[in-house]
Amino acid sequence: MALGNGYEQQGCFLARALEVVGERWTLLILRDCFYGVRHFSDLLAHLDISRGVLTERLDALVAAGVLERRPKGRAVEYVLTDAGRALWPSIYALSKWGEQHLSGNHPPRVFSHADCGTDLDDAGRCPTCGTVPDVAELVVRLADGPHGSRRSDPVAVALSTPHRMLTPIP
Amino acid sequence: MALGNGYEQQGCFLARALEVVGERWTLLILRDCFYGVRHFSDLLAHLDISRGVLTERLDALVAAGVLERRPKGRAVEYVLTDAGRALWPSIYALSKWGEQHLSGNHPPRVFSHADCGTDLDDAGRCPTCGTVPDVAELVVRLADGPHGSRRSDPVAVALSTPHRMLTPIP
DNA sequence: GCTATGAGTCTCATGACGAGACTTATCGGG
DNA sequence: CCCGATAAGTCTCGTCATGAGACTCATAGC
Repeated sequence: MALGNGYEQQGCFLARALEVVGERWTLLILRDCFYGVRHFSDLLAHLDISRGVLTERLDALVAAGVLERRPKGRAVEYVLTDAGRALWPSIYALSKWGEQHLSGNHPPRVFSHADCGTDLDDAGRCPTCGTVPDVAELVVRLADGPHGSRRSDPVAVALSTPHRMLTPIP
Repeated sequence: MALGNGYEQQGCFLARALEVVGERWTLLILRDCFYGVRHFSDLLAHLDISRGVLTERLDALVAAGVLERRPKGRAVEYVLTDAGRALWPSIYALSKWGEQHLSGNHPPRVFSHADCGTDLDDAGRCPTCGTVPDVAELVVRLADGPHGSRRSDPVAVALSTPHRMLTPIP
C-alpha cells in the first residue's frame, strides 16, 4: 500500500484485512483458489490479468500467510492456508450480496452441502443439517439460467459442471 | 473501473460486487456509514482521505444504490440504503477475519446485541437469542486492551464509548 | 540436445490517487 | 443586510498502480 496515504491510521481490523485482500484482483484470485485453481497460468487465463500484477498479488498473499507456495519442478502450486480458507465466509457473503442487489447477464453459482445435497442459505448454513459446512464440504455449480458469453479457459470449462470446492483443477 | 482491464469478463457475482465496493477506501467509507457517520467532512477527517477520491467514491455508491444522498441546506447526508445495509455481513466477516488472522496495535471492536447485551459470535449471531440481529440492533464498543495512537477526529471521539450502530454522529 | 512449457521479469503508456489550493452555496451572528 | 465561517465539493500536478506485450530462465519430455 505504497500510495501516499494508506490505512495505517485506521485502528480497525477491517483495515488490516483490506491491506491484505483489498487490492485490485486479490479477492478474485482467492475465489479461484477456493475453486481449486493452483497454477499461475490458469489464474492468468481465467482472470485475464497481467503477469506482473498476478505475480505481485500472489507474492503478497504468500507473504501474508494466506497462500502457500509449493514448487513442483518447473511448476508452482499456490494453495490456500488455513488462514486463507478462513476467508470463505467473507467471499461468500460478498457474492451473495452481489446476487441479491446487483444484476449480471450470467447465472449465479450455487453452493451446496456435499453430504446432503442441500443448497446453502444466505449465511452459508446448510438448512437441512443446521450447520455451517467447511468450504471443503461444498459443491459449486452454475444455476440454471441464461448464460452470458462462455469462457473457454481451463478453469471455466472445469467449473461448467458441478465441482467440489478446493479440488485441484488439472 | 476504467483501467485497461476490468471485471466484465468475470461472470460471477463476486466480481459484480467488487465493481461496486472493491475500490480503494470504499469499504472503509461504508464501515463509517454503519457507525452512523453521514457527513462528508466527518468521513474526510476520520479516513484521512483526499477530497477528490471521497467525492468519487460517494458518487459511485449513490449511483449504485448503496447510499442515498440527502441535501440538508448546505450540508449533505449520506445514508445507507437497504442494499447498503445488506453489506453488513460482508464487512463483519472481513473484520472478524482480520482480528483472528492478522495483528494490529489496536484493540478490536466488539459488537453486541443491544437487546440482551451479548457479544456476537464469529458468524454475527447472538448466542443467547440464537438469531442474527439486524445491524441496527447492535452496539459497538472498543475491546479492553492497549490502544495505539488515539485519533481525535469527531468520529473517533464518538466511537471511543459504546455506540449504537447506524445512530447519527453529531 | 532441442523444443515446449510454466513462471516469472521488464518496459512504457495510461489511469488512479494524494496533497493542497481554490470555489460555490449556505448558515448564523452582529 | 453583511460578513465570516462552514460544508461540500472542484481542480491541478506529481507520484504510484496497472495493463499490454515482449523477453528470460528453468524445467520437462521426446
